[in-house]
Amino acid sequence: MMKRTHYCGDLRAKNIGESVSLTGWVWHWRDHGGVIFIDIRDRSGHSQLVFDPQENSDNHKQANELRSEFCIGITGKVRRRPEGTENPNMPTGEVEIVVDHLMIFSEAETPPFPIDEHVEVGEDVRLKYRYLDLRRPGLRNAILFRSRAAQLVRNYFSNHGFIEVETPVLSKSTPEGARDFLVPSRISPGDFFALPQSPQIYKQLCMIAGLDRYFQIVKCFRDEDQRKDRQPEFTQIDVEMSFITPEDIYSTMEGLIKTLWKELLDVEIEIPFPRLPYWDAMERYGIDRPDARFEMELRDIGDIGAESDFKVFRSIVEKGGKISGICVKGGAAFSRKEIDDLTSEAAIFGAKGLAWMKVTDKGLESNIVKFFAEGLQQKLLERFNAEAGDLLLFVADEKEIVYAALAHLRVHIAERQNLFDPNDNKFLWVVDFPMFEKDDEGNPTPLHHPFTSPCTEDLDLLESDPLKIRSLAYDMVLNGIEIGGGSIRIHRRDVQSRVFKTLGIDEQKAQEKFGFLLDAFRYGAPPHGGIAFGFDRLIMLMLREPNIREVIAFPKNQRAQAVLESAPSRVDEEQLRELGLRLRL
RNA sequence: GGGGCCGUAGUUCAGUUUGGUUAGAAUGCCUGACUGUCGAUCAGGAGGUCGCGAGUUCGAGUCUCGUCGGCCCCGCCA
Repeated sequence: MMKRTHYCGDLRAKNIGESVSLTGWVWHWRDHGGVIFIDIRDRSGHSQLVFDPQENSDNHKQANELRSEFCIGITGKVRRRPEGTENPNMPTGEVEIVVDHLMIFSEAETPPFPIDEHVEVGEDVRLKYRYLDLRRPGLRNAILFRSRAAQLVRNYFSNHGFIEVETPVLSKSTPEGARDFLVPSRISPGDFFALPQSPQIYKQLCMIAGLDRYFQIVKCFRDEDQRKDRQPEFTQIDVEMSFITPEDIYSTMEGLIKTLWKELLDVEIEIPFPRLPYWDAMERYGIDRPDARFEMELRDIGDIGAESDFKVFRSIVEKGGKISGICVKGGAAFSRKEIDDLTSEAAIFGAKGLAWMKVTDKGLESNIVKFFAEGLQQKLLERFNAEAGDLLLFVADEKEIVYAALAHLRVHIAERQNLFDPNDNKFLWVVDFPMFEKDDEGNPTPLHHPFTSPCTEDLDLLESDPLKIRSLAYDMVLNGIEIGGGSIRIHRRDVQSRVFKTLGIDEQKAQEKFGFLLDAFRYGAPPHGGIAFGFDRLIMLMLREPNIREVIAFPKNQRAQAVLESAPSRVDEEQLRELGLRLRL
């Protein structure tokens, strides 16, 4: 076996005169009839090989046979490139290797797409030939970056007294939350493991076990539909600590973020991050993960709408709905079609209409202005600090629709108007989440998860008015994307039982599903809490990649399929029989 | 479950609005030339089930319906 002495991207002027061996793949080759140049590439980069017929005609002949992506090894001498032929665009551009021995490990068929940056290739093809896509510098660098990030995470937590614990992948299906991936048991026919949606209960058990500080970089599984930042299996940085308050979580995780950005991107992140109560976030941004890189905040105008003669607004207010709006600076220049497009955007989130008023030198103008008395018009202008040239946009509907539609419009318009620097990093914590929200039947369902601790002072509302309770939950948000979330957990059996009861999980079901956790609470559970970060998402944001698949070596496609190996797939009848399963399709 | 955009050479795309001769370009691939290139250059060549199926028509890449596939979004994702 020919062993390398250097990686292809590592040779520099200081290596001149050395005899070296390189292994890698044929990248570009340039045949000048006489001299042949070949770029040899590995994961570190590439170097230029020179085959000169006058120096070694056998080699030169052999080099003629080389084609794209042949896997080769060479030995040769590093020399300085002739004056004027240096390539300042590549790190190894000062030197070249005069080859005196060439070995072809494997020939290669012409790849289905060029192993090059400047060619956009359809993602289905890239996924099918992922091993070739990983040879391309873009994806390769993302994977190397991800590896360095994981290393930094491990170092950071190890240095802060955390221990890494591996938790089971074959686990128990639990109600609530996302759909589980199920794994049938051969030894217990008819029974199923579930793959963990997160190691939530295990890490709490680690705290009860007295491990005090736990972390893990761990795969989690959720059988839900895909998005550009969602995969059926994804990686979390999972953290749990005992005897702490939320402040300990905030400072620990801010420290991690600061370290990652500094070490990997050489960017200084200001800490601590601002904190934003949940209802402030909803009122000002319409969403619990605001993009704070720009203003254009929402303003409630329910009071003004109620006083107006605009029937739509009045009836919404009477029905207990909400009216809010945003002020688009310079938006008065929007054409009728542009406003129609915005209406369509709002409709995606259920808004049945989009009311608008243009602000001109002469005051407000639109087909609905006439329904607003002079005084009300003045109030509107003041509420939005509007000035001539602006555009006011209003949505009146159920609260959830108003928030969702305006939150979307706000970001949509800001992107169109280039209102923010895409390279900006606006971190913040969203805090004071409600403990519960209403589900479709109007029953309380956890906003976070059922182990989240209520605010101590709200505890008495658990039975009387659960929807009013705030929880000790927190999310970290970057540029409008949630990158992590967690909470202080319930550590008392009686409180946990009361929460289950509020959720409509009776004693028997609670015992069946979470009995092992409730039992553990009997034996001296420490106060504890934690957080989990989406690792893939974090890397995606750090690298400014447009989707999560660009930072995962072997991702699933939009339909949650592994294109490369064609999974999921049918299995043998024999395998099913052994598991006591029969297909019913 | 629903909505949007897309599907043409190995790859990336044009052509579809307004149906009309043999479906083009770039790049890659093959052959040849070339001793300093680095996304080499020059000359020549091969390469197509216009996703698939049905329909309208004298005639369909282009129009209609269906279907399959890709991405994005809503729902969903404690």
